[in-house]
Amino acid sequence: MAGKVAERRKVLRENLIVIADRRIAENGLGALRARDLATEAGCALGAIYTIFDDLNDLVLAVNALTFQRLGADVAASLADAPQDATEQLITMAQAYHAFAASNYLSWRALFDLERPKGETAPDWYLQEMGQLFVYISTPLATLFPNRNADEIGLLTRAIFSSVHGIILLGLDEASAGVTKDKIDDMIAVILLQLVGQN
Amino acid sequence: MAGKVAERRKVLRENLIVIADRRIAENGLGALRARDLATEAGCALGAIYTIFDDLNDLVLAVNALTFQRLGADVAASLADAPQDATEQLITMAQAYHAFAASNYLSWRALFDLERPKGETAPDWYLQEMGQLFVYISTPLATLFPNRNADEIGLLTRAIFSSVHGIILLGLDEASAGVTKDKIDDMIAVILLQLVGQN
DNA sequence: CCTATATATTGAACCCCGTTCAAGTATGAG
DNA sequence: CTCATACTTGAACGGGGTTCAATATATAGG
Repeated sequence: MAGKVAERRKVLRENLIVIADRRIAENGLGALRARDLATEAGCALGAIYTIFDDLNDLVLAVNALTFQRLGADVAASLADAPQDATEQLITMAQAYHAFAASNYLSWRALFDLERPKGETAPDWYLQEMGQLFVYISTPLATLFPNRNADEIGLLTRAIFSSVHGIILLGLDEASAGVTKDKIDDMIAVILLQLVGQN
Repeated sequence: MAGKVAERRKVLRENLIVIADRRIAENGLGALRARDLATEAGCALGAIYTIFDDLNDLVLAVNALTFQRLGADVAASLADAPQDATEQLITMAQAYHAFAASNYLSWRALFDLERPKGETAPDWYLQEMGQLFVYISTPLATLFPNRNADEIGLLTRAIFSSVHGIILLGLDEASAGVTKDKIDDMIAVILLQLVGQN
């Protein structure tokens, strides 16, 4: 019966990720507590550290899940989007907005998790990011057939960052009177100006 | 001799703000420690709490300073900028970028400080923000004379958020190979597309 | 100037939290 | 079944924000 230990560890690992995921979604990254996790998972406090290096490492696993969901949502929005490249960009950006709004705390955790200084983002993060960039650069390439790959790359990053900024500040000061509709409006205005009259 | 106490408290208050400001600039918000502050200020640990509600409250005072400096830099950049409205927008955005880059940790503290949930941003924050918005909306109004105040307001916020997003993500993953020049390029590309061919 | 009362300051102690590691327990090969 | 190895446990450690009883200082009245 080889693997009794490995089996238990695998189950516990999944469990901890699911629990941390829910707790972050409900109360935010800042409210995540090792002791709460251990209690809810029915494991010892130290058990967490036999599976993850530290809480950051666990949050990283949760963030991977969140990022996958985000990517899936954006991809899904493309599925029933119009063929028009500009419309596709707007549809994706608003799908990004919708995801950020209804998974706000999980979405924040993607960016609020502080990396140990000097350490670069993990591989899967860059890959998921790259996938999002492909979704953006594809319609851009058809909109701007004369621009070379570098220019498209720069524009892709600039557009992603812009949409991200609009959503980040818009959702952050939700109190300050920026409604979801206004955020969608800003996204549309920016994208239309950027690529609409190509 | 009325005011001996008040005088001491005022001096200590200024002192603490200056010290916290420097420590944040050097090591970041996350490394700020009440005990370090007390030691460096030569005051008792508890003295901090006779002047500020908590460390957050002190950081808020530091952030007010940072925001003023930021506003001053942006205003100064306008002083020797060309008359052309589009150029003015680009100049200001790049001044914002320059400030964020050379005061990175202080600038991050402006946004990383978590507000007690449900609490809205303090007044001075909204006012400084409003001032930045005026700098942006003024050239926009000349560029788009046909748009009404609401539309200009939305565009102002959208543009600020976009530039903010480009700088935030650009500086965040400095490791991932986004140079300052590329950030300035993205800012210019976005702004030119947005308003350049008005 | 002196005393008494009110006010301000102090820093040891409290509580919370992430992480560790010595002691205890389970595993599986022989 | 036995034993060495590997795994698990949770009390304890260190560090950090905040509090508050004790102490010291300031002020008002005599």
